Amino acid sequence: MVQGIYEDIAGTLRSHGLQVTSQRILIYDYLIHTREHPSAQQVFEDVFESLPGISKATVYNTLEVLSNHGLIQKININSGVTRYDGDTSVHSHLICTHCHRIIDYFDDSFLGLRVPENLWNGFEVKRTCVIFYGVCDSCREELAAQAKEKRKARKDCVVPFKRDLKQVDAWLTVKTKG
Amino acid sequence: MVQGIYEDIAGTLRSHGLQVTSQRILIYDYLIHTREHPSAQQVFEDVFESLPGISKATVYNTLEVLSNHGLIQKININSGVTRYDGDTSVHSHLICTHCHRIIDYFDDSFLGLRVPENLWNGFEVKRTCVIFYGVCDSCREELAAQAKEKRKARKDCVVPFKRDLKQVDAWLTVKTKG
DNA sequence: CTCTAATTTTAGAATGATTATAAGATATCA
DNA sequence: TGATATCTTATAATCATTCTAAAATTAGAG
Ligand SMILES: [Mn+2]
Ligand SMILES: [Mn+2]
Ligand SMILES: [Zn+2]
Ligand SMILES: [Zn+2]
Repeated sequence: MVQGIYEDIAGTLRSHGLQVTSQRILIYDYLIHTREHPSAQQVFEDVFESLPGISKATVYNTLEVLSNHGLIQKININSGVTRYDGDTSVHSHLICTHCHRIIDYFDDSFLGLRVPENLWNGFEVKRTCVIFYGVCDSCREELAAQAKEKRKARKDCVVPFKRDLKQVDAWLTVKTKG
Repeated sequence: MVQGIYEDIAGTLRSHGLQVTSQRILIYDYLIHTREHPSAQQVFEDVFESLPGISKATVYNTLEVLSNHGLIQKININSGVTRYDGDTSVHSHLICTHCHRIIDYFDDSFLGLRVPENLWNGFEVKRTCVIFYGVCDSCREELAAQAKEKRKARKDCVVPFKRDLKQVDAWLTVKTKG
């Protein structure tokens, strides 16, 4: 039961030749289940709750490793901070230029049209990125309600963020012995 | 200071309620005529040739002002530095993930498909951004050459292909002790 | 043209996200 | 269980960008 939660994540890490650590499990798990497209700082703060003492350097290292292995993706917006997305499926983003919220946008109708050709003037397209910049619902109505809205959005997440480190350790121990 | 060639630029600046300065004219003129999608640093270096003594702060200030008035556009790529484009017409970009070159891409066929709807779940789309990440012509050749070198190096290896298991064991032992 | 107020430029300092470093801790595998 | 490669951590370093306040310049009125 305890080990079941992280079975998939550990397997994924191993299949990519990565060592399994509690830090990596918690960060990857967090990114998979949040819809917030958090920054490194946000990842650090939220994972810190489950694993006090985790270093910000580890967060950056892990995000880089996961990104390089295609397990998560980076998102760059006009704000100077990189955001991270645990959802690597093909989808677009609506980005609010005011509050910098990033909303997932799935639209089958133009998925097939996104890569016009695979080779253009010698340029080989590997990945197509569609971003819709604009103003989100709450920002348009009232700018003052920003912080409150953000907190609410986080609360609405289907999966609780906080994880018990003991569960991870127990699982790791069982895994090691077995 | 303001000559005939820059009347258009000066007029544009004035029409946006901006004061006309040699710094603004030169920066805007530079951005309009280059296709390089330069960074602030590149703008600074190139404009410095025409106007020695210009400050980097002025470059940043001016780029911000021009951008806020829609006279130029910012481009964010996965590299930590903002790039600037004096062409504000609707077009997409091919971005080389290796050398960070940005190439203009005009394709009428999907222009109409880029904004699916103007309002989605309360989100008001203001601008759509399509970016094709990949590898440019010269970089692909370079990478191919590197791969070839690697293959060649492996081929040129003096160690015989077939190994004696005893030799390997001996080598490993020495390696371990040393 | 001259004067004045508002705006802009400037050098340098400050900020803040990210990366580099090197020592200590941990995971992996036989 | 022990050897070794890998990972984590605290801290320092980097570097693009923003801030600051004084000096210079612009625009407009007289
Ligand atoms: Mn997403
Ligand atoms: Mn362009
Ligand atoms: Zn918003
Ligand atoms: Zn390239």
